[in-house]
Amino acid sequence: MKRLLVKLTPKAIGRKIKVCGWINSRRDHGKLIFINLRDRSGILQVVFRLADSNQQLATISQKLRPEWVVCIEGEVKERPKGAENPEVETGKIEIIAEKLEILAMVKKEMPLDLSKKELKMKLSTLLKERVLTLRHEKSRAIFRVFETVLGAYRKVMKKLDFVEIKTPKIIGTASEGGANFFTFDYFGKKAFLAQSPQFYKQIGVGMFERVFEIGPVFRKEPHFTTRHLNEYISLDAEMGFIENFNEIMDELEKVIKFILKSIWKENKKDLKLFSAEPPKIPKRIPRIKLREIRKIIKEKYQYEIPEDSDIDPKGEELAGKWAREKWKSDLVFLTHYPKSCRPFYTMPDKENPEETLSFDLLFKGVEIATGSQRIHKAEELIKNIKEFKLDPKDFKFYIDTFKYGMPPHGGWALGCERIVYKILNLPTIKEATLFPRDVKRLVP
RNA sequence: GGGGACGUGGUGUAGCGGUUUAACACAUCUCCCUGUCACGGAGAAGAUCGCCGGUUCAAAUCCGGUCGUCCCCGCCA
Repeated sequence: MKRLLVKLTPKAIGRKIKVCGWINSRRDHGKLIFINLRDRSGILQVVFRLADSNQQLATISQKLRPEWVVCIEGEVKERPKGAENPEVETGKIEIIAEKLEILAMVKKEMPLDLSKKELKMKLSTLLKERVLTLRHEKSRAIFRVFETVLGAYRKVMKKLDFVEIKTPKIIGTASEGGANFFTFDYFGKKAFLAQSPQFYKQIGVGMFERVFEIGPVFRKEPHFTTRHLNEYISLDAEMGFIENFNEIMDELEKVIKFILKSIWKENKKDLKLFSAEPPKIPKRIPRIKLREIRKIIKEKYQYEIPEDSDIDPKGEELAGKWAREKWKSDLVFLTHYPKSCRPFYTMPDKENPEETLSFDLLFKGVEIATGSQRIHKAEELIKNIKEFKLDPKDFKFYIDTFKYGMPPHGGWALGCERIVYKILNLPTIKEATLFPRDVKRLVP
C-alpha cells in the first residue's frame, strides 16, 4: 500500500490507508494505546485496540517508544464524540491500527522529551544534542521561518531585477583588510575563508548592474554574545547606476518589508508558538544621521555614545526605543557613519568628508543590515587604501575592476539569522542556526 | 582580549557547613488502566554533587586552583 501523508488523512475517512513517520508520543491505557505519529506534514493519532487485534500486534505495539520510525496501516475513522482535539489539525479523526511495521527503533536513552511543548534545556545541552533537538516542534518552526526569509529574499530580489550569483568562499585576498579571517593552506598558498562577498559582488555589478547572493560568511572574531556567530548566512546585494545612496536604502526597505510580510503570511502557526508580535512598520522607515541620533539619545535617555566611534549595542537599543516611540517603527536606518568605522571602499560624503555615505538598519534595536555607496573610481580607491594603511598591491584584481570602468554603485548585507532571532524573540541567535559555529563549538 | 556568573542521576532544577541513606519533576524499566492527547495510578533502577587540593570533628555546601559552560563589554550581520 502506498503511504499517505498525515495532513491528507482527514479526507480519507472510512478508507484503509498507510501512514509512516516517527512516534511523537505515546499514551498507554492498557487495552487501548494512543500514539501521536509525526511525519513531515503533521501529527495524527493512531489507536491500538489491543482487545480487538491479534496477539502479535498487541505485543509489539506495547513496546513502541518515542522517535521509533514506523509505518501503520488501518482505517481512518471519526473520533468518538467528546474525544476531538481542536489543537491538532487532524484532531477530528484517528486511525485504528491493523498492521504495524517498525523501520527503526531507538537504541539510545533520549536526553529529552520531544512531545513536550517546551524543551527546557540549557543552551549547551540543546546544542550538544542538536541531532535530536532539531526535531522538536519549536526548532522546526524556527527553521521554517528561516526558509521563508531565504525564499522571500530571493523572490523580492528577482522582482527588483537583481541577478543571483554565487561567489567563492575560499579566497586569496582579505576583503576588508582586517585580521579577522580564518586562514589555511591552499596547495602551498595562504588562503582565507570569505568574511564577505564584497569584492565579488561589486565585480558582479560590472556584469548585471544588479546582483544578489545568499551565502555563508566566516568571521574569526572571538565574541561571546547572543547575537554573534562565526559562520552565518549573509543576504548580500549590490546595485549600479545609483544617483545617490538613498536609493540603496529605498531598495533595502522594499526587501525587508517583503520578508516580514511573507513571514506573517506563510508562518502563522510558527509565529504563534513563539507569541511573536507583528513588527511595527511605518510607510517609510525613518532615516537619521548617526550624529543626530547621538544627540537625541543623550537628551532623551541621558546616555552618551563616545565621540567619533560606532554606536554601541546600548546606543542601538536606545535608538530602537526612540524609533518605536517617535515613529512607531521597529525599523530605523542610521546613516552617515564616521570614516573611521567603515571599510576603505566606502564612499565619503562630499558635504562632510569625515562622514561616509553609509547606513545600518536596526530591527528592534539590533543591527540587521549594513550598507553603503562604494568608491567607484580606481584613483580614489587607491588613495583610500593607502589612507587605511593597507597595500594596494594586495587588492590588484579588485582595483582593476574600477580601472575598467564602473558606475556609481552600492549595496548591503543582511544577516539572515539576526532577522529570525529578532522576529521570534529567541534568547540567542544560536537557536536560529542549525549547527552554530562559535568560539567553542565546532561539533556537531 | 577585559569582566561577571554557573557546573548536583539521562534532562531540568532544589538543597548552600551536621536533621540528606542527596530531594523534586520529566524521561527509563515493571505492573494496573478502553478515550487519552503535558493521560492517570502503584513500584523499581539510576548521582561517590565537574576535577584536584585546602579549611573543619564534619564539605554538594566554605576557600584556592583547574577544566567546562553561559552571559556582558569590545567588534560586527
